[in-house]
Amino acid sequence: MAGKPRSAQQAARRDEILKAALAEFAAHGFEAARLDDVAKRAGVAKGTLYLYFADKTALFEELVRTAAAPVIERLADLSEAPDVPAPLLLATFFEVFRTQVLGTDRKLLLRLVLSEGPRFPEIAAFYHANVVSRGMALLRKVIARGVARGEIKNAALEQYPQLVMAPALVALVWDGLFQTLEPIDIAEMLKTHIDLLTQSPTRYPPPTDPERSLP
Amino acid sequence: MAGKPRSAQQAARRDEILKAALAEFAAHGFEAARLDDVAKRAGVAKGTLYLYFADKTALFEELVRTAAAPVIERLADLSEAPDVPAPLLLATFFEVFRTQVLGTDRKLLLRLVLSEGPRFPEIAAFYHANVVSRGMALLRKVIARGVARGEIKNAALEQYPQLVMAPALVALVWDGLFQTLEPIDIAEMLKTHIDLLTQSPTRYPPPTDPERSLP
Amino acid sequence: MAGKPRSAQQAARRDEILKAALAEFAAHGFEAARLDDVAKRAGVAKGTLYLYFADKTALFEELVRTAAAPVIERLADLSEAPDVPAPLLLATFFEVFRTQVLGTDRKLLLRLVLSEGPRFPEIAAFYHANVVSRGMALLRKVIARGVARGEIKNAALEQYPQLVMAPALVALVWDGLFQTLEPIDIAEMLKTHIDLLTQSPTRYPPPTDPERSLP
Amino acid sequence: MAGKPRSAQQAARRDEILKAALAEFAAHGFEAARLDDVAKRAGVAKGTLYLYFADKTALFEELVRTAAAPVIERLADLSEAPDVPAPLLLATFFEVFRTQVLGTDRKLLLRLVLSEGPRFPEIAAFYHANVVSRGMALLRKVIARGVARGEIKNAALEQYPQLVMAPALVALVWDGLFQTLEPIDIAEMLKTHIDLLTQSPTRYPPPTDPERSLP
DNA sequence: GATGAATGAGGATTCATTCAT
DNA sequence: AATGAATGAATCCTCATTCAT
Repeated sequence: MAGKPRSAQQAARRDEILKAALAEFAAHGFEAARLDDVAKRAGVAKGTLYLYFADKTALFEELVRTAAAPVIERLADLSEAPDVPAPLLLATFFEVFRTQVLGTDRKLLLRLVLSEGPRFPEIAAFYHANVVSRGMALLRKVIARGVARGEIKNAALEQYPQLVMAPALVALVWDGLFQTLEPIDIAEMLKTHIDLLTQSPTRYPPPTDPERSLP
Repeated sequence: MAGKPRSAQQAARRDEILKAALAEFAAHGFEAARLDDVAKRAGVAKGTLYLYFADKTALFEELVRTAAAPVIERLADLSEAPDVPAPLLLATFFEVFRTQVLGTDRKLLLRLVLSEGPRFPEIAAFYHANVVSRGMALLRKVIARGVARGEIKNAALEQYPQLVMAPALVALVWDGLFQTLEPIDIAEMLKTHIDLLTQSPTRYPPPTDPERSLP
Repeated sequence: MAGKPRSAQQAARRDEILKAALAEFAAHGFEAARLDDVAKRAGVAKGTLYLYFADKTALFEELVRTAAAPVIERLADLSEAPDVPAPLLLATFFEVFRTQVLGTDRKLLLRLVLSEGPRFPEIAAFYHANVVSRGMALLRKVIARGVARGEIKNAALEQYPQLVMAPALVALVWDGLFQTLEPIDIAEMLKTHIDLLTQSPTRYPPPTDPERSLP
Repeated sequence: MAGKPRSAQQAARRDEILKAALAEFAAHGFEAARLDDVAKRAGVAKGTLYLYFADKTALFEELVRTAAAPVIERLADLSEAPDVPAPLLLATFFEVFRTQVLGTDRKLLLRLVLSEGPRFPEIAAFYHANVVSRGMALLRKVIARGVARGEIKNAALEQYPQLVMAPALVALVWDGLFQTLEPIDIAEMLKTHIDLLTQSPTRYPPPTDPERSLP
């Protein structure tokens, strides 16, 4: 069961199922999601799911495994560019996060990891190994370079790259829980965060900022 | 059903049930948690649950409502002290968070809100109104005071108090997902964050810190 | 348990419970009726029911036993009057049935016997012995007298007094099932029935009845 | 759910379930009947019931709806024959009732309608519209014809066709409640009833019937 | 491979009955 | 005697999984 797809058609069907599963798992959580609905959404029969995935858990774990890598790859590529100033690099990072994660179904995936991770140690481990670890390593390099160039003042950040990513997590969570109750401008928040990291003069509110008027 | 407890014994039993429910809901999530287990853990019969709570959902919502306020109250009290420097106040805030939330079952509650909130709009709304809103307002005051005193350089933080709390969220999530895979020193991370907020000279790593070796 | 009432107060309470039980059993049937509701309606605690009746079944059987006798007694008394013509006696019977049964809660009791009797052989037997048997015997006497006097032509009726009571059963059932959908004038129907039994000239429709206009 | 059966096998299974449901509902009433027993009796798994019927109530209502029409159709057909004398037609009606209802499971169905009807207004309405209304209309026609031909003397019967059917109801009820305690000859009772309706000379008891010995 | 009908274990909820107060 | 909180067996219904077609 769940062997490698033999044909393009099968691969497409597999993707269709994974897409449907993401939607259902995201909407209801692992337990409450019904395979019946996944099948319906994917346009296949219930039994067909079991031709592609061993069981509900396998489908879920597969799902989480699937969509993880691409973004990290992209960030890794970005950080390869040697001469980009750290603030710009970080801004690019967050922009990728905003558009490629928050702006897509990938945010659902991340939330699933947050919600169900504690009950799926394998998933947490997989995410740590493939996403978090690599992401943190990447950030460490960027921070180190920024510190070396004086773009980032606080060298301790290298020990806690989590502090760099923290507002992204806030954005993810806020968007899911409170965005309808109290919308926040996530792009602006992330910009402010970069200013903080780089100790740039406060950009906001621009007109009345006394430090900015200094020579 | 679920009327106010008439006697001390009933109040105690109600608490026992809520405690058991927190444990089970936290361990398995709302859907997967079985009321049978809640009853067993609380040391009551299954039917007894229904004397105190209308149904599983009511139990869950009650649970979440219950333990929210105290911490915020405490933080509010703390922030009343007028002459405390912002960095110290923030340090105290985080310390309270570390010991009163991360160090207790309250962290389970917070994680439940994160996980199940999207499926329980009432809970998200309740948390926003009673915890998040008030917490953010509190932080705004602290930040404003810090900015006024020059303790906090970036005035834009007042717009995004979420940036102040972000590492606490990271701590909560990391603790639940990755702490066994890659432990981090949360206290130290939060200190670094305060340094960042206050743009204090980097304190870490102490031995090799060049700024610190200055006379 | 369920001993004879010791005091007037207890007897009153017992009656209160029986009255409440009748209402609930009639409204929901034996199985679906909840003792909780019976207790509430009777204004006593749930446990109190068990001081007066052994269990739900005993309460039900007691209930049915209770209110049976009086009406039959009354009919028996009526039929004692020696010189009343059969048609008049029957009319009186049906009138008693209409006012003392259909017009009171006793109709609920009868319907309960109809509905639940098949599941409660004791009740069916009790009703047969105490109500039906006696009622049929009574009717036989009335019919016999009517036949002897020429008031009733069909002597075979004596074999089937059920035929005399049949429209009363129809009235009971119709009233419960279809009265709101298609009301019928039960008094008039019963009058027509007596005409039939006594082969009286058709009384309806009165104005156009040729036999009636005869001198 | 509960869509039309796609195959003969499904239709058979559906019928099997309905048959089992009738037996269980008749034996215990709607509330007390257990779907577990229905499934066992039908030889299917509990879950299978829900593939054919939405829930217990739907199963019950479907059941009642199912077996209603055929008998009425038959009676309607019978009454089409134009030259049959009313007494014979009525005799045929009752014979159909005796053999097709009292002699089959349909009597269980009718008793269910009597017992549960008050709690299922839809069912009462359905029965009124599809069985009772049509049956009464049919009878009215038969009575009218009989009156026109002088076979039935009492024209008022046309107003109360219920009086014609009343003994059938008695038969149904007596059979369920008292037949073991005091058996009655239902066929004979119904014959006597027809005599009454048609005011035929009393046929019973034959030897001593004075009217019969007239030349 | 694909289907979807069938299965039956599992879980939320109800309610007759008990019993400590 | 009276109470009503507590109990837990009983029952409806769901849904992951299987398997005959």
